[in-house]
Amino acid sequence: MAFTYQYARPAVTVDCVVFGLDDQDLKVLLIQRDIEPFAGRWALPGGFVKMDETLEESALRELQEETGLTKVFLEQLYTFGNPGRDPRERVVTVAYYALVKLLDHKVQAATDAREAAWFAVDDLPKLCFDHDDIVEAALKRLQGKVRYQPIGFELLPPKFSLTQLQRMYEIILERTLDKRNFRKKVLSLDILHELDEVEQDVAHRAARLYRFDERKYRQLVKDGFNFEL
Amino acid sequence: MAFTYQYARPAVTVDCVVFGLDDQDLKVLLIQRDIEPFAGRWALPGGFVKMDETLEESALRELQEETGLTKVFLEQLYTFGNPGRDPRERVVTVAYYALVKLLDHKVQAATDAREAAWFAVDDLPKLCFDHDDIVEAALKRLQGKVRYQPIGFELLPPKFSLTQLQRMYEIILERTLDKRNFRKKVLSLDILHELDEVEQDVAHRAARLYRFDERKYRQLVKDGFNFEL
DNA sequence: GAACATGGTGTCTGTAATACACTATGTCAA
DNA sequence: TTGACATAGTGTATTACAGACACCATGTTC
Repeated sequence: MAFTYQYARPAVTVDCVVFGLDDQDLKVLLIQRDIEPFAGRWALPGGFVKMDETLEESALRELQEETGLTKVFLEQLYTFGNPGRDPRERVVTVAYYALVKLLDHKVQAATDAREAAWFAVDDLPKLCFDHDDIVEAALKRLQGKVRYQPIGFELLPPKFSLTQLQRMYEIILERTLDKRNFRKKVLSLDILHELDEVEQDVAHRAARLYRFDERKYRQLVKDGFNFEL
Repeated sequence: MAFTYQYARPAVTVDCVVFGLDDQDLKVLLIQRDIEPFAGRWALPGGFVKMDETLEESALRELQEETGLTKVFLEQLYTFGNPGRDPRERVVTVAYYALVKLLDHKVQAATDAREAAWFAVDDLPKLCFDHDDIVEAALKRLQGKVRYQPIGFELLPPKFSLTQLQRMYEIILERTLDKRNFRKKVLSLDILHELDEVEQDVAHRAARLYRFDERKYRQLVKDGFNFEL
């Protein structure tokens, strides 16, 4: 079907910066473009917004189609719309960032023949369009937000040790934290539930496991509690 | 000129939440719509993005056209794009918020015959479209941001007293602050320049005036200083 | 059973946040 | 001129939180 408008309109797309975590690095999921412009180059997953879906639904659908991911944490980041950011035509893109539990998704299904792969954030290839700027903005947002909201749990498996949790913060914030002070602080927030389980298959004393207690968290937020980490 | 596209596209607009401050209240600048839908109702200033301007340029242009405002502090807020938010057709709007020194602009020029007026944020009329949601998001952003970045100065005249400054924070944050603690804190940040001037025409002891020292502020930011207020 | 690797724990010190009340200075009106 | 007023301006004491810091515990492996 074809539509006619009185004035030219920008295209509207969504793009997603998908963050994942492994033992070493914070990673971003990229897909390899199969069409011009920039065929063969790496880009953020994303695509055109359909007329009957919300922006967030668009982002979730594109993620599903291009990377196989579902049920991720997703939040709007910023909208990039400079003329010229796409060499073909005016494209306004609403950028989102997503957090996934990396282990759940170790093998990425490239469902529509496009290659998808994880890259460490501090070792990214040069990306298409202004996607470098988008990743940079997403990283800053993540670093800022993780300090006052417990969104980092979205990057960890449901059960985790305090050492894993600390490592996550160290990787995201790019600095080391003191083990005792970290544990004191995070336990005092009272948003973790201590499990009767320990790590399995480790070549040393096994660490106790915890899970994030979203109910406790919501209760404390309601009570006006402050969450700086 | 007319263009034909293969697929339907949303329209792209910008909308602005313009904040101003008087002695009593935080205010928002609204314009009265002169066309359907919602003719006669109040709405945020805004309009269609042109193909050759950035999103921010669009916002500044619309502000100029509809309210006469220029040289305001402007920052992107969030993008609202739910299908159905405009009853006519799909419209994706990139919302901005702006801060203006109210006294400079007491009389609003309604340059294109549309009425423009200031409303206290806690006494707004019901707005068109989803503009209520946009104002709410803008207010939350302002309340959050003002605590760790000195953007509040954009709401005050260039020369102000510490009492005015405190009042501004109290109005935005909707709580009272202790005078001595506030002064201690704000002076210790070392981002104010004390002037050799005092208030004029007041019926009591005149307060010393200060101005915000942007150079000092930038220097401290570079040095990694932390600004919680 | 010894070497190892990581888990887990408490105290002290400095700094920042908060609570709190009176004197100083200028205007205005009688 | 002076007294009432309105707001400006100032310091201390207490409490809470952040950060520095080192050793013993526990399980695995050879």
